[in-house]
Amino acid sequence: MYNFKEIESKWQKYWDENKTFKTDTYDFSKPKFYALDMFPYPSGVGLHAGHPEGYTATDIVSRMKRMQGYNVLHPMGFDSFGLPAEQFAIQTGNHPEGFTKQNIVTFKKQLKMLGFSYDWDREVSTSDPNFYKWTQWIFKQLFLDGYAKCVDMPVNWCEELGTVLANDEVIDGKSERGGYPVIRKNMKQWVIDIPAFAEKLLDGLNEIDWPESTKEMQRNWIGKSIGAHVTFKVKDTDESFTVFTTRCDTLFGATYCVLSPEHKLVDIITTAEQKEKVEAYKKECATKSDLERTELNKEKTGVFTGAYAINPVNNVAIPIWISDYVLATYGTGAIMAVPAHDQRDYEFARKFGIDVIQVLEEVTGTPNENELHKDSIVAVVYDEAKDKYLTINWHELGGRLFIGGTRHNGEDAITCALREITEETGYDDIEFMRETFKINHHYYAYNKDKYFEIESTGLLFKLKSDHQIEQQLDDDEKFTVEWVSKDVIESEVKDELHLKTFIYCLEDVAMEGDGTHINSDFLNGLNKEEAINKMIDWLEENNLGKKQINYRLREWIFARQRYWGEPIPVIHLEDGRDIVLDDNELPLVLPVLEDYKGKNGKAPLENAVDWVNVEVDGVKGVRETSTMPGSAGSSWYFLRYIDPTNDKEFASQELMKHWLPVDLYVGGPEHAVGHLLYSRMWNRYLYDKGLVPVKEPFKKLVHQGMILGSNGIKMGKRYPEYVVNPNDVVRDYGADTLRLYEMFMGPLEADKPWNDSAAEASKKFLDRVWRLFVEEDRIKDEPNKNLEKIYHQTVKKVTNDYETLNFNTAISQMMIFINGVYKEDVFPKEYAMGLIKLLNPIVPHIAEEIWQKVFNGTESMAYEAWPTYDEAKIVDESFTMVVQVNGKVRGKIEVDASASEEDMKSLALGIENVKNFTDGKEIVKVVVVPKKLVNIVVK
RNA sequence: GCCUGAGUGGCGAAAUUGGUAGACGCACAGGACUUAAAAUCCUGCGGGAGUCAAAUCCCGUGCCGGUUCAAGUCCGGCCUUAGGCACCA
Repeated sequence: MYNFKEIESKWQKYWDENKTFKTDTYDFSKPKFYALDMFPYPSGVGLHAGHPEGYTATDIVSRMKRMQGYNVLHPMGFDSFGLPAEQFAIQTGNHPEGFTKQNIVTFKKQLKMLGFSYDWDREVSTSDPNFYKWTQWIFKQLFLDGYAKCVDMPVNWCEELGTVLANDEVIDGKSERGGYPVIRKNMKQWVIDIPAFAEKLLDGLNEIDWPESTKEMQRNWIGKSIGAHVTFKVKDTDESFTVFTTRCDTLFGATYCVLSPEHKLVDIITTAEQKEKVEAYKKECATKSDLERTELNKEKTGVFTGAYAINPVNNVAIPIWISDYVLATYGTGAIMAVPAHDQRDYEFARKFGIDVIQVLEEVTGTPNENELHKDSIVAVVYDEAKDKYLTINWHELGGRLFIGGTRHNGEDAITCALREITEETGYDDIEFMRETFKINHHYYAYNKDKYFEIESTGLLFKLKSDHQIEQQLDDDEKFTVEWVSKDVIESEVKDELHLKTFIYCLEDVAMEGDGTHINSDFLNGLNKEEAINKMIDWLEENNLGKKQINYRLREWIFARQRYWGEPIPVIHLEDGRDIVLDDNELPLVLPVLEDYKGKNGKAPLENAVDWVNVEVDGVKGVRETSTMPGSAGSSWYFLRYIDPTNDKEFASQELMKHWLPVDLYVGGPEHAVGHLLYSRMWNRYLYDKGLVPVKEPFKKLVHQGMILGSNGIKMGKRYPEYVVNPNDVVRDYGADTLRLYEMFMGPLEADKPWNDSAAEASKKFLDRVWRLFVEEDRIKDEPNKNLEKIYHQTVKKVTNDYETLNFNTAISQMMIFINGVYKEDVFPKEYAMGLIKLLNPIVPHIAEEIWQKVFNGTESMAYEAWPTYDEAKIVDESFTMVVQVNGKVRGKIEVDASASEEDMKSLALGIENVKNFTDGKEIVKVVVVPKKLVNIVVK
């Protein structure tokens, strides 16, 4: 049994005192490797079981890279601005700084207890003025370049927290922290124009090695869509407004327009009669929280303004409504509504009785040349009493269909349908319900040997009574009339036209998607893509609109009405100017307050009267009292690690050129659209200014999975009995065991449940390692051929697996090797030294101790050369040949590696059990896979 | 509803370009050592048939179908589950 307590504290002290992991960033003689962890928020409760997982992963790679001769940068720091420290300040009246520093001490102690090979001389802390001086400096550049600005805009306001929130901090209409309701409110706000970087951020995703899911999330969050801006004049006024649409091809089908309730034009164009209703609706929307807005999205609401817009393509006057289904913050805050081809518009139009004009026909069947045109109908007749539909069954001639027919010249669709129903089925007491969309159907008629292209109108009827007259049938019409249920229709009606018609009759939905244009003047006959292009050309020629790309990504709200964050270095002067501080006035340090609580929703910094009121060149002014959000410091901290004490610039250009990008970044997936997007934007901005050498800061990103409780559920307050505290594990089994176990649990990216006995087994494995090296007597300075192959295999597999972060399989390979060693009397010293080096990255304390004790090491093994393997020693002299008959394994035989395909074949055919399956059968084919298998195909 | 992953023994999981499914570990069972227990070491361990024991055979990677000499792996359709987005025009 090894004394992990003694060993671990001994080596932690050694590494600390000798600064074993100090990085000389100016040593450019070796290749560099930058391994980064997402730095923690130093909460009062300390590390949880999830922290060591990601940190161990980067630590393993860092330790291996050092041994492979890389100059490794592996830093750690603290994301130390934030809410808990502020709440502590409010409750105790103390400055949060002390509280934060105390937490950092605790965290650091815990991190050191786990034996991570950080260069602690580069530690950064976002709440340290020496750090946030540069956060403010970068903000200043953004301000001067017009990317950071103070604007009046609708924001996510959280009353309980007394602050605004960024979009990624609002989840399901509630605040991410605390789950308090969030409402929409117009406020003057600091924002960063991240949409200006949308295209660059989108492009950059193509060149980085990140999880596909995270890239996809960022793409969705940016939400690029290509469409057009179209300008509508307001009838009988000089006003006009612009809408954004991705479907300008459907402009002929626009039957109304909708402005968001917050739209500037609403008050101007609303008529006197409608004023009262519009005002009431606007008020209702303003007080609705985001949650209510989304929850109530089933039923559309809205009010008519009384005004009309002129559709620019046909000069038709269409009503202008307001509704909260149009968002003020997306596009232009106004839309043209095409109810026939947009589900939301359709619901709205149906509810308020607005016209629906079809301008696209869905296409079914396959178009052909030389088609004949017909107008026709498909009629669905519903018998409510029996819940059945009227069909005619053509049996083998054409299967089950509804009633169909051709419109005689001049006949309208309803008349035609009623005639056909009576002729074919005899029913004559039928009520018309609804006409659905026309469908463009292409088919071949066998009886006439001709191709047809038809415009089919779908109609829904209701059976009023069973009254029937005699059918009037031609001689060749051999079918039966049958009433069937919905299920039968879905399984038996195969005809695309009839099935589609049925769906439109049954489900009252818009016709979305592609099709052939109708009722659309110069677009008639074109498909969606052709029509969009033609319409954009037309709009641009006539100066009525233009092609436009739009992004879902909104401005990043960059201010919080809180105390514990970076002060925004801006002064609002009496004369209306906003000025930013000179470089020599940075950092603008947070003043110490007596009262940390803001009054009446105002920022706490308002309480620092002496600090707030300033005079610049004789002009009075006030300082900005909002502070930056938590994501400010974390948007660039990885740059500061490279040069943490530089007081001339945020980091030296020369050093950044050498050290960027980050080679490996490990952290949780929860930052996918927050930190990981913001930091890419800051980096990209600095790159564009020539202040950072790389477009993308993080070359490779990996998300560690969650460590679940042994009940398979996320650890937390809900099931406190299942929470595993890493401190306890370190106390009972040691840091090496914790590191080893968390790496052995399963793939790094997967969520994995904790298992106490498996954790204990990791300790037993280390005991076994200790016995092998220290207590047993197998290590001898002599060779052992029996272990040669497995040793070289192990070095190869472990090295590759560390590189690709497959730690679980690396560990299992080392277990296999050690199991093999225990079967031998001689464990060659060379292999023993190799093995302890392979183990060192995962379990560095025990490895260092063994290295020193067994191999007379005088220094740390952190920079010992990584073991190498010889591919020639791995090659087998023989292999197990698998013999299959018709793909099933029927025999295995040991075969010399030099065997030819012919040899393999004849050996395979000679196996007794194989003969049992081949005798008396014809051998059709023999597949030989060299050095692997033979498959004999028999009939 | 949409997007992205994931579904393999009692459990955590392995499985190059399609080529022996279940490596390694946990749990469990049996044995050795011990007065006994712990620790350690050895053996077995997907289900079923078969046998004194074997050999051997059948079934088996969420479900249904397909491609292939050969499918956990590729293709089509579905189900379940986790995460994300959700009136984005």
